This record gives sequence, structure tokens and C-alpha cells, in this order.
Amino acid sequence: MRLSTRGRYGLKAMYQLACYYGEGPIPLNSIAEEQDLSENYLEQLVATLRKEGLLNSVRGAQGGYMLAKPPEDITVGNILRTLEGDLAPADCVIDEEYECAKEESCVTKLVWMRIRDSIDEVIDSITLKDMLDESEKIVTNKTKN
Amino acid sequence: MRLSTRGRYGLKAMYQLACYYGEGPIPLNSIAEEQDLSENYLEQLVATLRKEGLLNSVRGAQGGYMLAKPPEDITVGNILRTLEGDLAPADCVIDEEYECAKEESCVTKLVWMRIRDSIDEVIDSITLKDMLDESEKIVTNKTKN
DNA sequence: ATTATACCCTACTATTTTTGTCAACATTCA
DNA sequence: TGAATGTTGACAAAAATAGTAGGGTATAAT
Repeated sequence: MRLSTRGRYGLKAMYQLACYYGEGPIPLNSIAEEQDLSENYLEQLVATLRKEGLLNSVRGAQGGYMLAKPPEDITVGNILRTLEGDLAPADCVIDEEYECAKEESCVTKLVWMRIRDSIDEVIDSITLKDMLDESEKIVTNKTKN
Repeated sequence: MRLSTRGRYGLKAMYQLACYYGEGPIPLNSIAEEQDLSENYLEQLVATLRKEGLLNSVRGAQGGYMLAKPPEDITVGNILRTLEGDLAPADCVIDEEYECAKEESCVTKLVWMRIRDSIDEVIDSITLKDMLDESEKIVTNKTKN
């Protein structure tokens, strides 16, 4: 039950952009290099995030990408759902129209619902700002030692 | 981020066996039929569950499979981890030896850890007995109406 | 205007994972 | 013995994943 690289790389890239929030457009190759990702592949992810309204882009020389909203207004859930679709262990708890063969007596569905809900709670409660703060904390602790 | 059929089918099969707990060995074809699964495929899953000590098997005619422990002593987590491995969104929060490229400053890892932990909490708290009780409730409610 | 830079878009492909199938063999019960 | 059932391992089609490749378009600096 892993996330695909879309979600994993995408979150890394968004975090990196959050680090530069307010500093104007950041070129993709710099993001790709800093997070060690393929630039061509990252283009695809970034295009999706842009269409979803999480990123703005500026074309041309000195152009690049930037968060469309402040880091505190973008959740991990926003990012992962854009790139991966809903995060749930089974299709029957996502699509309302999906019908199990034995709907009447499907007890496993209750289990999948509880897993889905607990994931949602986590990813909707973490913002990019929270991640920046965490990073700050790590750096601070390191300096103390 | 779906579970594979291994985990989904496996839980269904284990639930079905829990329904028959205490009634001796149940042949696989009956389980396969009741839950509408491929018998051949189910064989593989059941073999894994047996090796893990969650099932006992009885060979020969009138043989079959049965839970190795009472339903209240088998959790959804036991079953899913046996069939799927650890349920986590990324490899870096499973394998202790796994090393991210940028371990020192990997903030995304904290996110994956929180997702993993919340999933663990759910699946380790639900037993087969709980599922039987839920099913009972559903049936009772239906009868009332 | 030219050139360098960077985003946009589509199609393609190699690899891996999933989801099984199939066949041969072992064991037990009647 | 023979039929029912479990055990094992090899094989394979299909789908999803994880990129690659490359041309097109827009912008800014010179």
C-alpha cells in the first residue's frame, strides 16, 4: 500500500517551493536538482498541481513556479489527492456508485472506511507551513548539539 | 494507494472462516464460493496465512482450513501485514536500513510516519471478533425494519 | 530581432506489480 | 484403492508505474 512516486515526489517539490515562498518564481531545474528528481517527470506532476490551482507559473527567462497560496493554506491532503486521487485502501469506499458483489453483508467495507478516515484526518491536518516549522525545529536541535 | 487484492481477498476469507470458528475445518472451495473469489488464487493467500500461524490446515477428505486462534485474538493488522507487508505510504518509514538521499533534512518522512502510525492504530484495534459483532448488528437492524 | 531560458504537451516505452492460471504431487478418509 | 482435499512451484496475461523523448510555445534580457 505505497504511494506512487507521483505523490512522494510531488510533496517533496511542493515543500521545496514552500521554502522559497515569497521569493518569486523558482525554476523547475533547481527544484529537481535540490530534491534529486527527474526534471522531465517533475514537469508532469507540476502541470497537474498547476491545473488544480496549487501552483502559479511564470514563463520565460527568470521564470518558474511558485505556490499559489501561502504555505499555511495548502495541506498535504490537497497535494496528495491532486496527484494520486483519493487515498483509500479499496475502491468501494471512494466511488459512491461502486457496488460490491455482496453489498448487504460486506463487513470488510467498514474496515476500509475506518482506514480511509484515519488517513484523511492526518493528511488534511498537515499544511506546508507545518512542514516548514518541523524543518526549523530539526535544524534548531542540530545547532544546539 | 490501494491495498492489493491479496489483502482485500485475504481479509474476506479470514472473516468467513471466523464465521465458522469452532466448527472444524472448512474446505477452500466453500470459502471461495461464498466470498466470490478464485479458488486457485485464494490458495496462495491461505498458504501465506498458514505459514504465519494464523490458520491451521487439515489435509485429506473432509479437510480444510480453520483459524489457528479465536477471532478475538486475530487482528486486521495481523492479516493485512502477513499478506501485504507493512502498510505504509513510503519505503523509508518501513525499512530501518533504508536511506533517503537527503536524510538529514527529509521533512516528508515525518508525514509518512504519521500516516503509517494512524493506519497502524486502526488495523491493530480491530479484531475478527469485532467484525463478527458488526455483522450481527447489521443483521439485527435489518430484521427490525 | 535574436537568443537563451523555461513552461507545455503528447506520445511512447521499459519495468514492475498485480492477478491470477495450470499442473504435478502429497495426504487423508471412506 | 480412489476421491477429495491440501501443497508447491512455474508460468503468464494485463495493468499500472515510472519515467523518456522531443517538439512546440511563450517570455525576458540583450
